[in-house]
Amino acid sequence: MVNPILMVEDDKKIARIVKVYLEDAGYNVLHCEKGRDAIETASRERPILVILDLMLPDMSGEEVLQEMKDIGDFPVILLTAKSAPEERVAGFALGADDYIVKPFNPREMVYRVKAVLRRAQKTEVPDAPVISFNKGFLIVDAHRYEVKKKGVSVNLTPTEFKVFSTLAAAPQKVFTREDLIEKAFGYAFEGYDRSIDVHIKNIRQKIEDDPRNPTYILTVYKVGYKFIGERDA
Amino acid sequence: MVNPILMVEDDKKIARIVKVYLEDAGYNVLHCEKGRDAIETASRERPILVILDLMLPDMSGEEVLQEMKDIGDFPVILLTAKSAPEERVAGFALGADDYIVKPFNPREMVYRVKAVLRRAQKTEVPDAPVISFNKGFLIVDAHRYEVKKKGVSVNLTPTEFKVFSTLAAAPQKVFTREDLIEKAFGYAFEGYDRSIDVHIKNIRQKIEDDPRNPTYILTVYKVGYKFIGERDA
DNA sequence: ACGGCGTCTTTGCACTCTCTTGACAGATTC
DNA sequence: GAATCTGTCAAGAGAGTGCAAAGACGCCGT
Repeated sequence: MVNPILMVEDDKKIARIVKVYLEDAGYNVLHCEKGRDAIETASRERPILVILDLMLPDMSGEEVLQEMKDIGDFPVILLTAKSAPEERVAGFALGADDYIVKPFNPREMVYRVKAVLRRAQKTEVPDAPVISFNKGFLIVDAHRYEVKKKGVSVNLTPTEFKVFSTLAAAPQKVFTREDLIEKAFGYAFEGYDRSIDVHIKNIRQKIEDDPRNPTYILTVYKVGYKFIGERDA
Repeated sequence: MVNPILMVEDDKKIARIVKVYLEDAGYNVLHCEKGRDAIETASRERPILVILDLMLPDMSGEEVLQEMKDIGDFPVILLTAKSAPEERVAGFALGADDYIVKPFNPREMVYRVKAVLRRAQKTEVPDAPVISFNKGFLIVDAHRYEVKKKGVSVNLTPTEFKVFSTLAAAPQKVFTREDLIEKAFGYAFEGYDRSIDVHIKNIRQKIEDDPRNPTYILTVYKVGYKFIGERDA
């Protein structure tokens, strides 16, 4: 089961609407009406995202936001009736990821939720955006989202690219399937680790000279996979 | 010593406040009250950013903005009492990077200054105003706002040109839709990223030989777009 | 002020690409 | 040789993109 979205909102009407739309979009939604509640729930349920009303009965939204960031650094979308610019800036300064002013369009809200999640999940460009192996025989270029073999560009899918670049970032090191899932998909993945096998197979078919006898990506029986290559200076 | 921020503002009271806050934030601030002054100062001091009041005694803010862009393409934040949306759009169209309406919160201003500087730093700057690809087959001319294909001028709209020149400034590099929005419109854009798709489609129809099978602007699934081209010496 | 014009954004549908899954074959270990 | 693990394949569901048309908006000139 995917981790939920936590919505903190004391206005029941708004809460209901938000819930319906988010669930329609396939999310699991938890609802708290008070700040104290919300913080407890967040630390227990580890939501993938928090939607936070700034006007709560028991404590200020700013406080709640601060604590949220402390306990888990969840992505947070603020929800508020105030549209004053100082509010807006204060929210961003505290670390909010987005800001929605009431009244809002529910579909826009869903869109923003998706945008924030996409951003949060997006893997950072590694320190070395270009890694070269075996005297330029194989090149991994994060900026171009591209792998080149003997100078020829190999077309990897996003997931394949993430898996492969994870392996390549630490040659010889063995990664378990879980390691790879974590790095390539983030924590919220709910599938079987067998799908990693399939990705490995597909990568091999695109990169290995003889996919049945791989030389770049080796299987470590009962553990995982590792990438073999000598990194160029 | 870091280059200064140039503030162009005839209202002494506002100027003082802005100055105090920016210096508090660690910036070095120059102040001009007149447009003519400002242009001279800018060309001499090479500021890292210009804060420009649109209502000046000697010349229109639009003129000043235009000249600023000509002499150095400094990042510009407009400052104005007019809040009419058309003003806003006009300002952006002229190349402003952000827009603050008076009266404003000084802290918000500092926040925006930082944001614009952050963005300006990582912007791809085409080192040459004219970039030529594939042995002159395709030419991007930033000064004339013009693209030529096989010697024939292609009529791109302003937005299309910005999107395309952003892509062309870094061939092979993949830009997300958000990257493109940020670079082409500034972060104050509040639309959906799908409109980028439409611009890409329109650009392709004007530039590609076969828009259905693009060779210049390629889609990178789940990531964004990239421009393919070999830059001429 | 009015209305046509060009541009930009939105929207919905069709289409494409990707990921997952389950089944089975092959490989590896003990 | 049995049990477990891995490789492979193909199909279905889901998500992302291409596209066209309509709406929104400001920009003129009248």
